[in-house]
Amino acid sequence: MAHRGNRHGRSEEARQAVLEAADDLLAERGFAGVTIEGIAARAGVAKQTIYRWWPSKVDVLLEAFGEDMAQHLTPEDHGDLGTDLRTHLSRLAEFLTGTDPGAVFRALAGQAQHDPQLATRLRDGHLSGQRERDGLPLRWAIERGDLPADLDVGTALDQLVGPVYYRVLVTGTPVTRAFTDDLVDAFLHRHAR
Amino acid sequence: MAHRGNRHGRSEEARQAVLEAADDLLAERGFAGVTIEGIAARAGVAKQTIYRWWPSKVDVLLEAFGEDMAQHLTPEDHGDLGTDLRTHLSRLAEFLTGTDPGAVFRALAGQAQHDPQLATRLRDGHLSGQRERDGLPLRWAIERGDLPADLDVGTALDQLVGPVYYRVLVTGTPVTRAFTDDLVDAFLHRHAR
Amino acid sequence: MAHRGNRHGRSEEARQAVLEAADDLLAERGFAGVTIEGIAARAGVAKQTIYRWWPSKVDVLLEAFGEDMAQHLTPEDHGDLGTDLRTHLSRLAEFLTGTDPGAVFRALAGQAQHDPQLATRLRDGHLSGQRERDGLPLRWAIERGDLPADLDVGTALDQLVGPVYYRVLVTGTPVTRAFTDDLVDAFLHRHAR
Amino acid sequence: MAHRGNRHGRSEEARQAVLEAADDLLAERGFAGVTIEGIAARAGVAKQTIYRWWPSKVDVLLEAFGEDMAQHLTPEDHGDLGTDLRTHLSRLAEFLTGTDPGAVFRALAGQAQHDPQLATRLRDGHLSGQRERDGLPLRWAIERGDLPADLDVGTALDQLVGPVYYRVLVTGTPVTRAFTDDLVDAFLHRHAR
DNA sequence: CTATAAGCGAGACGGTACGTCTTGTCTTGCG
DNA sequence: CGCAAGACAAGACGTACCGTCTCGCTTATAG
Repeated sequence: MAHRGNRHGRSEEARQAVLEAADDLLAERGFAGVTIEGIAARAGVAKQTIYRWWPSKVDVLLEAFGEDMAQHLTPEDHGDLGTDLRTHLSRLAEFLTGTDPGAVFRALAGQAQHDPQLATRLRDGHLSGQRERDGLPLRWAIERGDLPADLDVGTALDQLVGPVYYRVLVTGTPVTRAFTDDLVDAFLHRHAR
Repeated sequence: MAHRGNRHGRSEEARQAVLEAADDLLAERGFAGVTIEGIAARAGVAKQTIYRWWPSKVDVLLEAFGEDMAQHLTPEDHGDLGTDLRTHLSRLAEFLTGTDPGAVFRALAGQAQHDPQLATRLRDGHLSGQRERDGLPLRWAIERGDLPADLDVGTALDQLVGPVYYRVLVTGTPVTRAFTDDLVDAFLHRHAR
Repeated sequence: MAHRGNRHGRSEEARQAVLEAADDLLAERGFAGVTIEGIAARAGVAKQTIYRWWPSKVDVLLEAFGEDMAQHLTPEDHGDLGTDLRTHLSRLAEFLTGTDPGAVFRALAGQAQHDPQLATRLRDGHLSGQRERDGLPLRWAIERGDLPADLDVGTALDQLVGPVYYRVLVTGTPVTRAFTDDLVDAFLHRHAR
Repeated sequence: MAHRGNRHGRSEEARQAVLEAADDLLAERGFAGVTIEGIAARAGVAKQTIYRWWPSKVDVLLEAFGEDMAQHLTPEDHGDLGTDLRTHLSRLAEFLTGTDPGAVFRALAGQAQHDPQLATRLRDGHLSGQRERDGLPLRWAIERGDLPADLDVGTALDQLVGPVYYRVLVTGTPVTRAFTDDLVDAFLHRHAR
């Protein structure tokens, strides 16, 4: 049987229960329904155990969010820029609007508007890595010579993924495959040789 | 002397004091620092007076936000699409990042991630009207024949303003004039006659 | 139709409605359930109308109490001290425990423990007069020569009615006819010739 | 150092502070001046701590009242009924009119007129025990043969202490030693051998 | 026979206290 | 030494009444 916390380290059991409880509460009751008390009660864990390991409820959610973004949104190299981008943007849209981790992301992004420190951690911990991954198809194309070597990858990414996030976070408009494909078309029309 | 509320209507004095107090608190202490108690105390108003007229603190902020977006972000017709768009995007960026109403907007947009009902009200009450205004330069250009009549204005807007909101709400990257100009260039490169 | 208040006087209609509403509320919900707002709502009267004529809710109850005590508790002269006292104490017990005005009295007496000013008004306005009436049988007996002329009527009354009030207000024990008769017996045993 | 509350029990420190604060407030500002907020503020305690342990402010006062009555009003056996009763009634009068616990009692007795449940608790928790103590001199006298064995002790007590409570709670007349002595005289005149 | 002034209903106002909820800290004793 | 349990101080929540105020209607005289 798993140890329940002792001098040799923390309880993995408790850690998992906390992360799952936080995830469940977010899904069931939304961000406001996620409280330390609620997590503790649902996880069968003492509040102190949460405070011992996480500074706040957003830290719990950040850890629960974990590597979800990397797992869902790492592009594959098909050898063709258009295919790579279309596939990737489509999966990004699906991730943001149609998955549980996507809901966690939206909640964290929302909270980050109120909490600059969270914004920084969200960017450093997840978004910067994701932008690296988002940029891979462009870098592959540059290596292949399908895109100019002096392309400003950052600005290009903003133009490619920005409208997707905008629809998800601001207008609430569904992000269709037609929409993401059109983004790619616009990009290719301007840059691809 | 201004009346202080009676059967024939509410106190405009109190209304203004509440809206200003909410705005001030948001600017000084952030969204979490905006509390009904705090607004009441700072406005010199009874809590009940707030609850009588606004269901929640976000309603106060929504009303305080008011017509700010329309006032700041109504485009002018210079007769040239490029000029119109460059000016408008630049002012959008400034509004979102450099003004008090912009801070209120960011807080509301953040809260809307936790509150679908607020999201709907924000969209219906402010964003849809703003998108109308954002689209004016495009419609003027269509009338002039500078853009094709069958242009999908909605999608075009998403590609133009989406990256701006994305930088503001997600990455936190400064939205420079170079960046917004480049968005316009990309658009013109693809669509303009 | 009754006038509804004008320059020549207040509305008797409103006055009655307020007094009845206060009485009803006391009977239905107890003293804590009697509020100015509640009286106004039930009486179909504006709060200001109550505040115009009564300083507080206890004043309303005091006025509603009115002459009830005098009406219920004025002794009759049967020409016999024992009969007079037995009848009177018995009616006092019934008044205090079994009537609506008795309930109002208990509430006012209770409130008087928290409010010295009310205590004074209750004594001056009602209790002193009642003690006059309570003492009538004794004075009649003195006139008849059935009691010594130097009897301390006040102390005698305290010994006769005190235990009745004590049971009503403190112990809650039922005040039976046997109990009041015994009080009279004790008094007669000591003083009557 | 005193513990401050944990799973193994409540904070005695907080309990004492609450009871003292309630007592002080009653003495300084009267019953209406005793509020949960006021107690909490003066005791340096959170409101929740009060609500955790006491259902209402009268419960706090009841507990603060505690054993005060037993401590002040336990009669001593002098071997003489007259002496015992005169001493005891005199001390009762002093307790009710001249002490802080007496003021608490009057407030609770007053509130009990509005709250039947409080009346029951006051009687069961304090008054019944006090009547036991009040009756001790009578029982001692019965044992000594100074009073008939079939004396109705309850009725006798009502006649002895009833007028004292009546003066305290109803008429407000000072309860002098002459008055209490006269009560004893009347009782002895009728019953003592 | 009209003007006017007082009483009225309605209800918004600034306050205070209510009883509840959650936060983040602490203390304890078990394993 | 981590843990479950849970008491604690703090403070915001949304509600109920308080007592004050202003408004516009009604109505009985006084001019």
